[in-house]
Amino acid sequence: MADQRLPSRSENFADWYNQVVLRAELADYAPVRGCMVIRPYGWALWENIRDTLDRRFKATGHVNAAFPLFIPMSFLEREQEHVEGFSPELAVVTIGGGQELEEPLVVRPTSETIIGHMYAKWIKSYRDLPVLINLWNSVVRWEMRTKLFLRTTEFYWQEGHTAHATAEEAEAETLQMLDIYADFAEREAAVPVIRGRKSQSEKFAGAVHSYTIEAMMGDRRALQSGTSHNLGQNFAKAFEIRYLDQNNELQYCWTTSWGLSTRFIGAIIMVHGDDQGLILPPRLAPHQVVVVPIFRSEEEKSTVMETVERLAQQLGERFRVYVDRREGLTPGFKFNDWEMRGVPLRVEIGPKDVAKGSAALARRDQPGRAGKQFVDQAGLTETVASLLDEIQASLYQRALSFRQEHTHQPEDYEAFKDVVQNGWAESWWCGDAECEAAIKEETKATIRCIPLDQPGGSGKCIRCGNEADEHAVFARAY
RNA sequence: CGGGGUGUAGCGCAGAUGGCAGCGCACCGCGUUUGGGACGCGGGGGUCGGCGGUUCAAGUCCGCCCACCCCGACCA
Repeated sequence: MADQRLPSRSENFADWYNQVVLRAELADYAPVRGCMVIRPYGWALWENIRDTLDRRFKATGHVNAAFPLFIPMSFLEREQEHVEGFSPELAVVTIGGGQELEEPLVVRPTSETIIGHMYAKWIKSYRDLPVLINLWNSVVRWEMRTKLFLRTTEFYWQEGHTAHATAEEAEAETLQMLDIYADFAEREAAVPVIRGRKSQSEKFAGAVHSYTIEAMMGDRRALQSGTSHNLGQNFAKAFEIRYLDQNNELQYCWTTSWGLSTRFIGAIIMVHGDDQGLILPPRLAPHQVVVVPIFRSEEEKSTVMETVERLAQQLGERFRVYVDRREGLTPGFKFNDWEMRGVPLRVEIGPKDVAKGSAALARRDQPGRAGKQFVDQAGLTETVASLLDEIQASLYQRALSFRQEHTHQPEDYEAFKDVVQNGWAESWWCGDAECEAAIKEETKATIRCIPLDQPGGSGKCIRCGNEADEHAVFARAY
C-alpha cells in the first residue's frame, strides 16, 4: 500500500525525519507546544546511550548526583554573559501554592549557577578538589522553533560539572570529556565526528571557550552533537567558589561543564537512516536481533515456535533479542515494520528452516532481499556476533565516506559560497568575528568548529584574504 | 516575532451553491490466509479546535480567539 511508504529522504528530508520518528515510535508530540513524549522504543535507545556514557564517566572518576529543577532568578543574574545568553529562553515560575513568589524561580535551562552556589559551600581546601559530578536530568529552554529530538522545549541530557585547582587541570578535563564524547559517537553510535573548538560567537554563554563534536547529517547539514566547556574562573568568581591552597592562600577554582542530550538520537536517525526508515547501530539498538516466526498451520506453528524459542534463548545470552509473536500479521508486514524501526539484524525461521536446520538472516544496512542470507542454526550465535560487528563497522565507514565526499576545500570565496550550500567547507579563517558574521550573512553557513586537528602552517582567510593560521569547518547547521 | 499552512473518528482526508456527518487506513469479532506491506463478512468509534453572531436550520456564512505544523531570525 502506497501510504505505508515514507517520504523519500532525498526529496524531502525534513518530512522523512518527522515520519521516521513518529512511525518508528521513538517519540510523539505532546499537548504542549514544542514538547514531546519519548516513547518506550526511543527511551530504550536513550537508556543505551546513557548507560554507555555513564560507564565512561564513572571510569574517569565522575559520580552522579541530582540537583533541583528550580533555580532562584538572582542566581542566573550573577554571571553577566550567562544571563544574557539564556534570558530569552527561560521559563519562569512566579506563583507557588497559589501565592505570588517573593523571588521568581527559573526552570533550569542548565545548572551551572546552582552548581556554583553549592560548590562554593562544599569546597574549602585544595584537598576537596577536584569535584567531578555529573547530572542526568532534563532542562527547559523556551525555543522559538522546535523539532523532534533536535530542539524541544524540554530535553533530557547529562550535564557534567567539575571544579579544579588549576587552569591546566580544567583544560585537561574539558578535553578529556570531549574525547569521551567523540569515542562514544564513533564507537557506539557509528557517527563520525570532528572535534574542535567553537568560535567566540558560538561558544557557551559564560564559558572561556567551548569544544564541540560536529557530525554531518544525511542532508549534509552539521549537527553539534555534544559540547564541553572550559568555564575558566567565570563561575567561580560569580559564585565565590574558592579554596585554600597548600600555602594557605585563597584561590578561585577553575570549572568545566559538558553535556550531551537526546538530540544525539536525532543525529543517529539522520546519519544512518534510509528510505526504508531507521537504521540503528547494533551497539545502541534496543533490539539488536528480531526473530520473525513464519508458519501456516497450527502444527507448523508449534514446531516453528519451538525452534524460535530455542534459538532466541540461545541468542539472548549474548544479544538483545526480541521475538515477534504478534498474531494475524503476515511475515512480510513484520519485515517492513522492523526495517522501519531500524533493527540491525532480523532472523526469520519458517518450516523450511526447521526441516533443514537453517535460518534466514537479513541485515538492515542492506535493505530488502539484498541483505538476506541463509545460514546454519549451528553456530548461529557466532554468525550473529560477527554480522553485528560488520554492520556496526560498515555504518561507520559509510557515514565517514559520506562526510569526506561532501567536505570541500574551496579555492576562493565564490567556490566557498557554492560548496557550503550542499556540504561542508574547510578553509583558512582569519579569526575575525566580523568576517565570521559576514560569511553567515552571505551564505547562512556558520563556523561549526576550529578542528583540533590542524593542517599546520598558514594561509589566506577564505573571505577577507588576510593572514590566517587556523582552519575552520563551515556549514549550514541545525 | 515575520511569512505560509492546517484544525471534521486514533491517523490521512472528503464534505460547490447552508438541509440526516462520510471515505480510506487503523481498531474489535468471526473465518480463510501467512517465506517481502493478505482477504471476506460483520462491528464500535464524532461536543466538526473554542466562543459568539446571522438563519427555521451552520462542519459549511460572518467576527473574535486558541492550538499545532512548515519556512526564516535565536539556540544543545
